[in-house]
Amino acid sequence: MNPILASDSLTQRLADSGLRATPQREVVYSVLLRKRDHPTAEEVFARVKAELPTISLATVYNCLETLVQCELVRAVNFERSPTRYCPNLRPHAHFHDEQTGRTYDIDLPPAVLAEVNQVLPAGFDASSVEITFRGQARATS
Amino acid sequence: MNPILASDSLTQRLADSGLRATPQREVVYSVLLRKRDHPTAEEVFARVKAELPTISLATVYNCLETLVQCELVRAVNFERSPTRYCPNLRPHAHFHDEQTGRTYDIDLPPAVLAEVNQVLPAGFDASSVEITFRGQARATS
DNA sequence: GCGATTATTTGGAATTGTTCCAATTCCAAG
DNA sequence: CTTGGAATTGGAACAATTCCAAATAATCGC
Ligand SMILES: [Mn+2]
Ligand SMILES: [Mn+2]
Ligand SMILES: [Zn+2]
Ligand SMILES: [Zn+2]
Repeated sequence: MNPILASDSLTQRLADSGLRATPQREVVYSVLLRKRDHPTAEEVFARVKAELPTISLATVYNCLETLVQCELVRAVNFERSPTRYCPNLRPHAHFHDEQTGRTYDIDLPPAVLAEVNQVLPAGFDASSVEITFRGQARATS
Repeated sequence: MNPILASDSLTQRLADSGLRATPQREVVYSVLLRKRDHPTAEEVFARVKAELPTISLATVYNCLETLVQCELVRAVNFERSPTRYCPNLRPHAHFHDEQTGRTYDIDLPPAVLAEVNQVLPAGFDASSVEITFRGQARATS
């Protein structure tokens, strides 16, 4: 919410990775924070253009990749549709509404996450889990 | 395992959808059953060619799509890498080994599946869940 | 069985999302 | 200021998949 804090944490995370806080990276990130509807790279591109009309699609891809590397943003995939980007850092699953195409964040309680990890037999060392629902969501918001 | 049974269930499922049991569909399906290593369409294509040297890649894609529609096969996606195909019909998660690229089936007990579905707030009606692990697997087989 | 109708396969072109690349442009340090 | 590396840019290239129109094959009514 707070743009100063957001921008600070961005600058910090980038610095931690030895990267610079460029206007392109800042605007791409702020666009993701502003409207958390899991936009595609093309959608991010369109939104960023409003502020930086000369930015290129390649740069948007670069910035998104950078933000994912810095773990400020998650890349979300449904089947083979374009990758979507999510700045929600809490552990959460995704719900993909087949009718509307909308994507919802579903908070994952630690207990559930723990139980899911229990299904792994000995010898499987998971660094991450992804949980994705597909179905229909009743409009709430 | 049993080719007669497999072929019968294939013929049955196809008939249920008003589709024919063609040699291409049969061989594509048998190739998936024979080596359950989650091959890509290209890999299936290569394996099927041994039996049907004149089959086309488009037909392999068509057959795989048909088998997925008939619910005899699951399409499995990791990030944006090529779709993989899995004839295991039991409820299971996938474990993607980042080093080797191999994909493992992880059986999902009904209790875990139930608990995972519990995380959905009212208004979310899921028709399917996908659980995907990424990490490192110690070689067992 | 025979021709008509429909389903399926085929090869190649097209599409889509993404990555690559070489040429600038930008910056920060000396 | 210079200068070397970092970042951006536009366009070409790429990979996976889908589309398409023509050829083949199976099925149906007779
Ligand atoms: Mn959809
Ligand atoms: Mn991998
Ligand atoms: Zn999310
Ligand atoms: Zn599987």
